[in-house]
Amino acid sequence: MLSGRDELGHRSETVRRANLSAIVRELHESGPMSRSDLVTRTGLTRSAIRGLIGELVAGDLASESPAALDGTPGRPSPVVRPDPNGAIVLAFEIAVDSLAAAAVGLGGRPLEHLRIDLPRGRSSVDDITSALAELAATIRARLPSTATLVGAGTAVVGVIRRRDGMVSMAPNLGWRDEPLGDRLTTALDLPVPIAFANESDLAALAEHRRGAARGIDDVLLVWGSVGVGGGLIVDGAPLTGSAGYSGEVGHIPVNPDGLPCRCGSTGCWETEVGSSALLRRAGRPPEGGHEAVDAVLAAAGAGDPIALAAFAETGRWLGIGLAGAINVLNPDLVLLGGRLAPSYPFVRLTLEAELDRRVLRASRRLVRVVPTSLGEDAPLLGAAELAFEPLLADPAAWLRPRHTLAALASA
Amino acid sequence: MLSGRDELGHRSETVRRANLSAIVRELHESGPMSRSDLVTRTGLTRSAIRGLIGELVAGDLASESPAALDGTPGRPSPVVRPDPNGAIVLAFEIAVDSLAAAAVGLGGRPLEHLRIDLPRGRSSVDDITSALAELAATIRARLPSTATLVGAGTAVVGVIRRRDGMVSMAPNLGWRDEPLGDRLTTALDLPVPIAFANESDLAALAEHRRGAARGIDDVLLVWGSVGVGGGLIVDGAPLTGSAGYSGEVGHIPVNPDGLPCRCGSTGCWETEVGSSALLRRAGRPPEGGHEAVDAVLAAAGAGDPIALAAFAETGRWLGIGLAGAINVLNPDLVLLGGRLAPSYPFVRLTLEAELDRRVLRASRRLVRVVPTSLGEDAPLLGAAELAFEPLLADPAAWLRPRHTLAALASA
DNA sequence: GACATTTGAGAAAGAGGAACACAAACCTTG
DNA sequence: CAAGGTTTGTGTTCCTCTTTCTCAAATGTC
Repeated sequence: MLSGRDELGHRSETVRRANLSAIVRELHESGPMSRSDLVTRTGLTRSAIRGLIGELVAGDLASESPAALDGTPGRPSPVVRPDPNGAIVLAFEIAVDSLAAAAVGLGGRPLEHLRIDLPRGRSSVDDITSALAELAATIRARLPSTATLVGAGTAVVGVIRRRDGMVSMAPNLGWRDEPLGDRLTTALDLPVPIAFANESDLAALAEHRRGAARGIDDVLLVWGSVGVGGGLIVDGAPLTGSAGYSGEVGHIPVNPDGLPCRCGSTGCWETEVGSSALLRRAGRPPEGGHEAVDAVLAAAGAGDPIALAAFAETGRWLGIGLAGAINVLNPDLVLLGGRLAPSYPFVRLTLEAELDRRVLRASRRLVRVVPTSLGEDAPLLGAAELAFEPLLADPAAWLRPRHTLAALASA
Repeated sequence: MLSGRDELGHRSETVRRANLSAIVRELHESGPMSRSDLVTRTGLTRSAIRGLIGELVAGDLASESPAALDGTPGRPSPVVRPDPNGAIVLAFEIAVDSLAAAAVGLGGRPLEHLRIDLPRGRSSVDDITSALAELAATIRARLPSTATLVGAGTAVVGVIRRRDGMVSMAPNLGWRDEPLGDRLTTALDLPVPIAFANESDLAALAEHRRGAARGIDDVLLVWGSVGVGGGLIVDGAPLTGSAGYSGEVGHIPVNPDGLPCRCGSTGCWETEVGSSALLRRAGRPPEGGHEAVDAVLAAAGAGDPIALAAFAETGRWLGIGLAGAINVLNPDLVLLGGRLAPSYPFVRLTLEAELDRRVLRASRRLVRVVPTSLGEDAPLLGAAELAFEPLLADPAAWLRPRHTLAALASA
């Protein structure tokens, strides 16, 4: 903020920054590849690639190994691989009924991974930050001493301001206007900044980078846990909105005369497609938690007509809400994640039928609806991807001594 | 497409392109300014600015004039102004009951402007393209011979594919799967490509560049004519979705027990906030057209309780639908345009009340709802802005002889 | 084993902005 | 009205970074 740089004017240095960024991104997202692959993918010349790779290798962000011979003529090109120890991030997740932490190396490989149960209901911010601090300490102790920490990211089941991790609302945790960001930053005391975002947003990011939405640039992910959240990828980048509160699809009004919602409104989508609605329709206590949902899933799998009908009705409402979002966003792909992923086979028919009725033909022809592919860890992996973002955007800043003029000026 | 350039690798040429683009954009969007203003806004050095401006002046995209003395010490800096004749676009609009065409110069000033009435109801694509061709011919004849045409854009009241102007659905015109793009390109026979987009999307673009949303990077515009359309600005850029079908807020399902919609679904937002709904609630024939809406507006202005109640109910439904969109998008600003702009004072209270109930507190605190400021011509002006986009993105391509290798290769 | 093919290596060239020194044009001050 | 301070245009040199070009190395094919 104090730098005052307008970012409008470009110079030679900008070029180098952009090219290094392109290479590191390519390696991080697509994995090891030969130098000549990088030449074709970036459009740069062999000489330019050589210089840039040399810099990355010297800075421990990449390493080169002899080519794997593939039987084609010509001199073999050495394989460049992202160095998982050269740049590591810590990822955290505050979910409905668990906490998780992981260390992820450049290239996206999880190096360490821990998850602990969280008692359902209200937990104080201090309880959670100290539990996360313990997880972080355990994980850091297991990392090799050569590992270089370059960032940290946190996924939170709630409405959170990305800038500073202020939680506006997290009904599952009983939070309202809690300064999670400040507290966690203090409790973890890391040498790098911590980034924050909503769990659904980060699940979308992870699925876009490494899951079912890979290579697809316009994606809507719907994440069902107790409530229903959403994450958006638009033109290949996460849509955050003005402050990071975007994607709250759970609170689209779909039934103005519907049931009261935890947010204070009535007839939110969440009240029709959340787990309570499913349990209610299946004739079970709506507060059953995810074990109860699993039971309904099992019953549906066994052909139980009441369970199947409950899913069918949920699918109908899923379709109604999705139709609105699809008409507004025109995505290529809709992903159903969290508790909705295993429900997919049972909601599919009624969901698609509502889309056929309610989505404009032009958009309907383009959009597919499928379950996610990364499972329950998607938000955690997304938090890691979020944490990598500054490095990917400007690797040059990590290749120079950390005490640059810019660093001193901003301190 | 055929160029095969990855756009990933940067080079010195990229820097120049980006810097020229920054300058031309700044001039186009903010109007004439001194060279030293450009220095501070772009962060480039005086030397660099001088060279770039020189190139723009030589290419007739800008001109320099003596400084306006403002009483401050120091050598006065010459004023650089975009040259309205150096780069002109043609803009077209196919609206509900009129056709319009305009010529707009770099800097955004309309040089010529024509609008003709269109008989309500079905019109063939050929009727409309030939009418537009006549308008275009008239306007081109009035332009100075030095004017250089650099693009053309068309706003259409319907669901249209941006890539090629294929109209999927335009109920107001009675169109379905009509190849407007091909026909108009043939009929106009312009030396530049024609861009296409939905009228609401372009109204949003225009309001963002030159209207009430200037400088605000996350905007949702709702445009009411017969139906209801929407346009989105996200992170300062138009959100188009995968094919350009985004922003169809009129077809968000809001009322499960609602009326049938022209799109084939039921309970779409449009059925509750479109002009038919207003007229119905005001006890008038729903097919009255915009004269009838104006009559209700006048009645409300005079204090007629039935008209006021009709607007209040419309406002309530406006709030319900907007709440969903705001929760999903987290915009800073919502603009009400088209027929909704004059309704604003009469819908405001009930609309805001629904937002208070239904929008998550975090987003609610950030968002404001106001009417548009450019009036009925917003889509037309947006079409001009759309047409300018290629020039603004890469002015260098217009400064060199048109028959570059790239142009030959793509031909 | 000769030859085509692909790629790495290294030096020279080219493009473009930054840095610096200086001159020009304005203001203020006595 | 002249001197001095301030801001900005001008022109030259320098620096950064990529491309271009040439040659050598490593592989497959005949």
